[in-house]
Amino acid sequence: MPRSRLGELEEQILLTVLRLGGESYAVPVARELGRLTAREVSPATAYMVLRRLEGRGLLVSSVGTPAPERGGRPRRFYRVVDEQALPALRESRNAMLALWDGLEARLGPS
Amino acid sequence: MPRSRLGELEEQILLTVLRLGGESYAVPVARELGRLTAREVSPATAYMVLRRLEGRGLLVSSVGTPAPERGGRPRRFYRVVDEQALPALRESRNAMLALWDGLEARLGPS
DNA sequence: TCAAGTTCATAACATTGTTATAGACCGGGC
DNA sequence: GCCCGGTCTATAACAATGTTATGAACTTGA
Repeated sequence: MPRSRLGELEEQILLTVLRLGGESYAVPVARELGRLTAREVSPATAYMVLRRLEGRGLLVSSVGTPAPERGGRPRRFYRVVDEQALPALRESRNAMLALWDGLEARLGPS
Repeated sequence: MPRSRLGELEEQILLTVLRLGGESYAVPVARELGRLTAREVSPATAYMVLRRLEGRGLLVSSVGTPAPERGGRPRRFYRVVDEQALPALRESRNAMLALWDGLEARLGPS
């Protein structure tokens, strides 16, 4: 049984889907996450997490147009379910802000 | 072999140790983390994470005074190793800020 | 219809997070 | 001294999350 809270990567991927909007499928999600965080994420990893988030109702997916202009297997697009995902994100963010509050200065520059 | 990055709870516990300073052992770390985040964390959980972080060199520990004024087994106190822990925290924080940047408004109030 | 490129999909595995349980240690009454 | 209850450490088993390896589905274009 999954937790109710979000894992670290789950949160990051959820935020990336929010950011990418209509272009959210495994490949660009992995790329954008890597770009923003300097963390290497393979498309397979992104795919797995997207799937699990959908299983919990935080995302829904739909397959792309059946006859796209390019080669390759049809894409599976994801979008966030606001009612489920936003409260979870809010909670993560609040916890984070509370934990960091007053400690930023101890990190030194950058 | 552990990852180089921090897990979610590892980051949170590291921040809590920073916050508590000299009074950081399993019991108050769990309590303070629970207080700040509304997340229930048992002393056993905090203890495990503290231990793993020490194993990676992000924390060091020492046992309390052998004859304290109170009952109970001697406490094991932890403190952060700046050279190891601060860069990891900085990286986590930067990733987080980058991922959230521009998205705060979409969460709605609170 | 075949080769090549793109993406999904599954399954096995590694790491992290959590709980259950027990035992070490200490002070205080008696 | 010896039990009692409380505090905290410690271990080990387990559950959830994160990651990689591998392969096959699907499409285009020659």
